[in-house]
Amino acid sequence: MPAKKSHLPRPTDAELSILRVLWDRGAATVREVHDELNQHKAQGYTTVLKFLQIMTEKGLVLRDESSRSHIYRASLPSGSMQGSMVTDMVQKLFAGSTRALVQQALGSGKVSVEEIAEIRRTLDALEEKS
Amino acid sequence: MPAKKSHLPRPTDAELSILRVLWDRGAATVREVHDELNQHKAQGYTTVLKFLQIMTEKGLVLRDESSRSHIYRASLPSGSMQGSMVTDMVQKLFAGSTRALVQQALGSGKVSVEEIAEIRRTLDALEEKS
DNA sequence: TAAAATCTACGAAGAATTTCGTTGATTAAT
DNA sequence: ATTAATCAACGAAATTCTTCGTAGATTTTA
Repeated sequence: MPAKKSHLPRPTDAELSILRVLWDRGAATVREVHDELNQHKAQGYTTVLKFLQIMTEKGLVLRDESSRSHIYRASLPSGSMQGSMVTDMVQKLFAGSTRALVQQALGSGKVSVEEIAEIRRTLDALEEKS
Repeated sequence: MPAKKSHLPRPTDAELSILRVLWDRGAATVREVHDELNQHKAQGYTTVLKFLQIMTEKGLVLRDESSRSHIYRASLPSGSMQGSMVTDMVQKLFAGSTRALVQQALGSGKVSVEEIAEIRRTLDALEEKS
């Protein structure tokens, strides 16, 4: 049965670690994802396989079954997923205020002087569109 | 047994909706939290009670049992929780780049001109400290 | 070609999440 | 002083998350 496309669920942490590999490589087999993940954390091959199968059902990844080793890729580009997860957090934790999240982030994370300049340019561009 | 204080777990969405009420009111009984939540979503009284009990075990809330109706309050101020959850998201979804999260947020949420000005002042202050 | 390796599918176990009913105690209302 | 309302505790069911073992098919190696 084809996965429902209407609304992708928010990925769990474990699913996110798999998506990161797929976003990084564009596409990968279970073996490749497994090997990559195991550089940081021991995880069984079939565990990763099972996750990819579940994520296929959820619509989080797409599977190419044309070769024996199925090839997976994220169904959304990383930017789209980041956007929807950030929006979700803004709603649930910052009462809808993007500004509040941005200021919290700036206050709790490290940002270099160069990065501050980049953010300023983003603000400039935003203001332009008004 | 007293809750472990070393490391609070990330609250689930359901737990977060309860924490929002507690942050808003400072402290509240189960009844008060329940009534507040039910303005938006039907939820049984004992469901809310159970959550508060579980959250007490996890250390997410503190319970004052001196009166018959126990009084709960969040164990962390909202800002601290926002900070740790934002940091967590930066790590897991933005490869550690606070700048990337900030720019994603600015791009996907609505920010008024006044808010842009506020963010600029925050950037000014950040730069000051360098 | 026989044995070893690799792959997907399936099932299942254990933990965590979410929800609520029941019970027994305490307090308020009649 | 009964009766009704309220409260915390407990248990448990339904769902989801996380992990892996086994089975059966296919491919590679010896």
